[in-house]
Amino acid sequence: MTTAADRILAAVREIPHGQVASYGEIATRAGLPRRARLVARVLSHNDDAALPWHRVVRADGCIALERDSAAFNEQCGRLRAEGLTVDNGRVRRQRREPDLDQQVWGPAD
DNA sequence: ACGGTGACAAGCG
DNA sequence: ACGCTTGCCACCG
Repeated sequence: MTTAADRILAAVREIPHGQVASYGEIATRAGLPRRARLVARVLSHNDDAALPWHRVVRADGCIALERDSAAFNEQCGRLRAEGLTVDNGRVRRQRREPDLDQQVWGPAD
């Protein structure tokens, strides 16, 4: 039988290299909306070394682990190794184009 | 059963 | 962008 934990782990494994997902997103993708805290719990108990747990961050981009803890540093390192920018414990979000208006509305002639 | 806790999230000032 | 508050839900003593 597939347990909730199984589906959560599967969802985590589907996060592409070089990308991150929030606990809430993973919960939803696992068919468990509003179970972000369950995702956190599952990860904290996970033993699978192959699981890309480092790609899971909080909705605001912050790393959820305690600052300067071994796990925290491990996560930072792995994310940077995948090409992401981690600044002050937070993964930089995709910066929106400053001229987004132009892209959407066309040049302001 | 009940209250505290936690690798969370969204709304509001 | 930050800090607070509230909602959330599984676990544990």
